[in-house]
Amino acid sequence: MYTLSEENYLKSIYRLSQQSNFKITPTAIAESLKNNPASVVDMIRKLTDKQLIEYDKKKGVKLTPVGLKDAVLIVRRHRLWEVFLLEKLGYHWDEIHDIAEELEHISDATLADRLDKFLGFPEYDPHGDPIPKANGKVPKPYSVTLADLKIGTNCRVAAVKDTSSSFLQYLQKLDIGIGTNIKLLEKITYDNSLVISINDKENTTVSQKFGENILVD
Amino acid sequence: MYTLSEENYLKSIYRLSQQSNFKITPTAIAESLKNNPASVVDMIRKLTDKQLIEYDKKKGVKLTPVGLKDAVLIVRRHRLWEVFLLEKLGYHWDEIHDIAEELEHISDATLADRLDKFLGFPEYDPHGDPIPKANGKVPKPYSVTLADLKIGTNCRVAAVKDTSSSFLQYLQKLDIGIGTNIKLLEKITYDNSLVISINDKENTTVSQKFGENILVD
DNA sequence: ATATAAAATTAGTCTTAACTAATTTTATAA
DNA sequence: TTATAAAATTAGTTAAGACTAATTTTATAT
Repeated sequence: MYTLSEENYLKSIYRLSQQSNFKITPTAIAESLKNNPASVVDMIRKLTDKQLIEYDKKKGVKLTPVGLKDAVLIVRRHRLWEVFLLEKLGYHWDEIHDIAEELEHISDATLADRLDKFLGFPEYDPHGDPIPKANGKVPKPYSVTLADLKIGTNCRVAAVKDTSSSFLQYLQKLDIGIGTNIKLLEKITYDNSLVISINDKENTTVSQKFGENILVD
Repeated sequence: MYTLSEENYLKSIYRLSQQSNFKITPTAIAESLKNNPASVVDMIRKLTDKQLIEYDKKKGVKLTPVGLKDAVLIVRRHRLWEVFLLEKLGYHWDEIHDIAEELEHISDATLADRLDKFLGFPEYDPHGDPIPKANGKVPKPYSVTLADLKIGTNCRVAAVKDTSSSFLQYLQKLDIGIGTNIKLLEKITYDNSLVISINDKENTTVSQKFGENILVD
């Protein structure tokens, strides 16, 4: 149906549209795919011809209903495979993204739905991101970060915003994963550092940036 | 490591070398990949440069030790994914080949071994073909066909030689799968047709060609 | 042994999706 | 408002891997 490149562009445009309300420019897409902007301009033309996106210099790139539907299905496949890799094959949090990046392009019509069933219809992937349903509906993403909480609040780690391996490895070191219990004990006024207690253990201090990348429940 | 095309050529050459002792010619490879012989000549040059194969006009194409090792690993991945698709996702016999054809190219270093473990280290795939071990050793393939048996012999279906979907669908219709019990009752002298009893049920007559494509245990 | 058919090879083309370099358009700041 | 910087675009190139058409080599049959 789609080439590998086309799918990667659709997914990238979808992700950019979810991440913020900024207009989606060729440069932004180029950065997210680590491509040259000139290449992006070519692909914008191709995807526009195929009626998967619309491009207006003023408004930037937008997915059409068809493009959106298919982008969502690619993301669905990606996130389902992440669950599989972690839960069934025993990979760690920071290893699964790149493999899912390949698996998401397997094109069989019923594969995603069968995998979904096999995994027990999970709602969120191991990074806490919502897994779109077969009908295209997307469960509500988490939005409150650790840094948003009031002093003294207890919470459960639900997701992470940053999925870089340096961040994920840091989390591993701190023994923080999805479901970990965290209590916010103090905010340092000077630089907004956060003093937290992880699973009721000894106190740890983390940066504001860190706190803003942890989504909680 | 390898491109998709390179992997497909390696696998195709390996399969041809297993299927018979005929010399492996550009034309044979072209047929097996449904490619043009001219394209095959190009790729033979490329794989020769990379020291994955050797090509001698007299002797045909041969895998080098390195080429063989990697071809076997690709086949290993293919067959493991076939087991997964059938056993875990509930696909039918005739649906899994094409999907495994895509999955086999996923390149993570530990994926095959983890999948192998997850599946319980199966020795044969759903078509009865041996699944190469992580060290490259290949379990002994089945070699006796239904047509080789003496009248009155009981056997168990272990594998199929023909994996075309028309054959697999015919098997499905006859209710024959891996493990099915078959008793050879009679050989029709006229055209070598075989009269068999499937799982001790009513008698069925099948062609010689059919019998030669069923491997038994 | 030689004509003919089949197989292998070469030469050149095409498509996809990247790239660089040059140019044009748009945005920003003095 | 105009100079400058940034972004977008165009034009042309490249690499992989397929193709066709033409040619050469090898095999087969009379």
